[in-house]
Amino acid sequence: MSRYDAPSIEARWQAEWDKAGSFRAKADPEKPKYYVLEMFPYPSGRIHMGHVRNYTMGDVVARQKRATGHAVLHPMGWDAFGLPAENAAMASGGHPKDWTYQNIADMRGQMKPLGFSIDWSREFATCDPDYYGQQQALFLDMLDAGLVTRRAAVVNWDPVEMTVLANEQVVDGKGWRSGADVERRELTQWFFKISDMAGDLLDALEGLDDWPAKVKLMQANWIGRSRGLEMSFPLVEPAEGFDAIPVYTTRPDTLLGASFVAVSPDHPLAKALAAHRPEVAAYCEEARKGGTTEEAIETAEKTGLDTGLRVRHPLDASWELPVWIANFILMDYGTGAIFGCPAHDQRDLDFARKYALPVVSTFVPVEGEHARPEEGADAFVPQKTEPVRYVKLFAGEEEQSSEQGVEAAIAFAEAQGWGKGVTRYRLRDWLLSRQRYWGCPIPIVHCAECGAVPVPRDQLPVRLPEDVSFDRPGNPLDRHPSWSRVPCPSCGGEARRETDTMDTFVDSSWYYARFTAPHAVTPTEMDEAAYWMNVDQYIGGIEHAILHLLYSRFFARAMVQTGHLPASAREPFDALFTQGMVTHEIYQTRDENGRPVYHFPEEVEGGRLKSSGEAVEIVPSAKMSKSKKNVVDPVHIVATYGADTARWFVLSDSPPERDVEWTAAGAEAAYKHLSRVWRLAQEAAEATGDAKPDADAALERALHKCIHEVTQGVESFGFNAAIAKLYAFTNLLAKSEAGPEAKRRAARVLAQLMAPMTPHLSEELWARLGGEGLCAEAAWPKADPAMLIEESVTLPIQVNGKRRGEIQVARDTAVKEIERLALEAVARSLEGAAPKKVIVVPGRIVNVVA
RNA sequence: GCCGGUGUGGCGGAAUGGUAGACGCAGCGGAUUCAAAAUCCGCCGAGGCAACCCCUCGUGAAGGUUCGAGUCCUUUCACCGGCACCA
Repeated sequence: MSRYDAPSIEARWQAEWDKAGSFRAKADPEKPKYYVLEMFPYPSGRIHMGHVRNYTMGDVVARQKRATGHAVLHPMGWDAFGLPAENAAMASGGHPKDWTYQNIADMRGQMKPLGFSIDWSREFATCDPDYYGQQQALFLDMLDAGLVTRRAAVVNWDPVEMTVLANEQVVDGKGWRSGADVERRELTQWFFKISDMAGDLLDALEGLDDWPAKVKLMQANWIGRSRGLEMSFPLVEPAEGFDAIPVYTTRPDTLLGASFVAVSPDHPLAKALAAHRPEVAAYCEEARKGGTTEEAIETAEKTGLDTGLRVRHPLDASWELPVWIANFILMDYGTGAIFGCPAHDQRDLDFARKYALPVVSTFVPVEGEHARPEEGADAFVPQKTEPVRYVKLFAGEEEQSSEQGVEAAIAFAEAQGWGKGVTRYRLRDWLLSRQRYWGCPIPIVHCAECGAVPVPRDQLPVRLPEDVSFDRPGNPLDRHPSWSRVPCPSCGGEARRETDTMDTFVDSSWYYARFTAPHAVTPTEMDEAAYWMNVDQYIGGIEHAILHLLYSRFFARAMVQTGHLPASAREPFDALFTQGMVTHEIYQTRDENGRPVYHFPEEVEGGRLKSSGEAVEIVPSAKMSKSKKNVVDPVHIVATYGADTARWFVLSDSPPERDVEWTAAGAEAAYKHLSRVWRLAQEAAEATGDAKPDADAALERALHKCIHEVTQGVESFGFNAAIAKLYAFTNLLAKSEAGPEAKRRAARVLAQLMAPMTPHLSEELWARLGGEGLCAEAAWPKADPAMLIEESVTLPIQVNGKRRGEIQVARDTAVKEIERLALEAVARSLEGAAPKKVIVVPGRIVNVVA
């Protein structure tokens, strides 16, 4: 009997599939189409187990859909622009382009041995001029359609390097290289007007039935529709050309609890004051320190400066409130100004306590006492639907929910004419400008006479210049001696190219559409897009739940609007699956200063370093990362056990939406199991003898059950459950007394059911067990429903919810009879007492209430 | 800080509101072997009991709803993801 020799069979079948063109996506009007897509990788240079898991899941879906008669599109590409290439260029002097294309070649080479059923003829990288040129065309179409705008936005500014920093380059409020305090600084930049579509992007979530509820909830919260009041606080003394401060509030019902008005340090009033009042300028400068992230702003200590200005309360002209500048007010949200009601907002309360501002409750609980914020308790913020008693009331009922109070207050303000109810969104416009080299150039020329002029379409793509240097911080495009100097396309005068490039999220917001016609001379081809879109199944990490998916939904809408996608594709992803990470435990020792020193798994054996025998500390599993060295190289695993083992293992141990822990023992076990299947199949192939009717029938029954369960598991993303069933059936086959023909059939179907996960092994066994043609092209087996019906069932009998016995009954036993048998079975537990009630759940359980 | 998620044996995990621990790993016992590897068979949550009968406890913690809760609700703790320039 031959041994299971993964490397040789894997290479051979990959060549066979290639030769047969099995995975070429071919539009076929006779078949339903199926587009399965995994989020494409960033070309870091090495694939990791997370990639293996992600692409294996997609491959299982692709292979099973092919087997069930679909025309399948399963492409692969590279999300190839981005910061790491520039960082690499700075660190080692190469060029981002060379680094990126070399990484792509390396990763493709590591990926192909895994045997994914990908149509490689559609491969592209987002840094290909073919791709980003089409992206520039899309940008210009979106500009024409009014979906693009230009205005000031805040960036992280490193005052030492004189450069813009990415959020990840800001560490504890300081630049990662210079260590200087980062400032928030304004630049004029390009935006996509995604906020115009906020309402639609929110409402359309409801139609995404095959998206995880948690992702839809995260997106809904991110978009953040709110109903509120826009109103103004008149200044007692007009100042800096302002006679009032407009604010937006979602809690107008608490207006009688207002104790101050606060504006953002970036508010026009704050800027005007700063121009001639040094203490204001100093405060605003201080308040602008730190990064731009919401997290940095929210967790920074709340500070403020009393401007000395006073505003009048709109409900009582004699009531004056102070105007503060506060660091936690965002200029991007609402009007950049708020009124503070400390009794009903914890942040306002902290601020009021710090600066000794009044705290006045406007409502209290209907029943009982809530500790009073006035007397040192926390702010009272009940659920919006919970009724409360208003003690300071100006609109609506004394007893009403906050929700009702807000509506009443809006109606009251509108009737009196000092305010207006508005619906606002938290979602901001999408800032797409990046002051970086390795991205898609924004196809605009700036002319002193004509302003921002689009590059004519026949001059696209605007290519990145290759003669750039990375020896200094900042954007090489900006300091390139000639690249940006061009004549104005409009007047022919001297002009300057836009030197900003696009956010890399733009690249990944339409690649799924490009895969339908990857070589087209327009962004898409309508026929191809109409055939293949939408993506039937999209698979990727939960970390993309908000930004990437929201931007893609926006882009699909924009592409419909600009005629690049059919209207049916405005929601591009029919079904979404978010898979978990691959984790591994961490091995560390300590250096003389007690700092951890990490070690790769292959350097450790039996809890000790192979080299020195020193014991290692084992830190619980975390996401595989190079810095912690808790990584397992898929290339190494494939070389040791074969691709099928790696694929089988990443699917077997955890539900796909959860993290899976890679363990050496688990990988070994997966390999042993595949070897066992190999042996059993060989035994079946070589078996001789007579049929054994009873055992044959029993095996056939079990096989149909297995087909049913595995199909269901694969189609519902229960890959680990499907694999558990395959284990169970393998155990059963091993013990079966069935005759040779029945065993051969069982082994052949088993191989086929495993094929989505272990395609090479399955292909080899298929051939050896007499399967016709390629297993990869064979029709998926069907379970006979008649074979799935059990004739008798075991019913557990509970007494007061605790299991006390069980009975065997025929499938169609009458309820009365089941009751009688159940009481008989648990008579001892009842100790003669008469049951109060008997609950029979047919086919499941009986509960006797004593 | 805000938004979302997760928590079950020694370990990974299974379980339409219906027998908690499927399946796998590790462990233990046995078969095979000159011996080992490989393979095959059996046991395997904790505690109690003469007993593989049975009883008690047990799904991060505390309460609640229900005939019945790992599953639903409230509170709470820990960890993970996101927070708009990492991708």
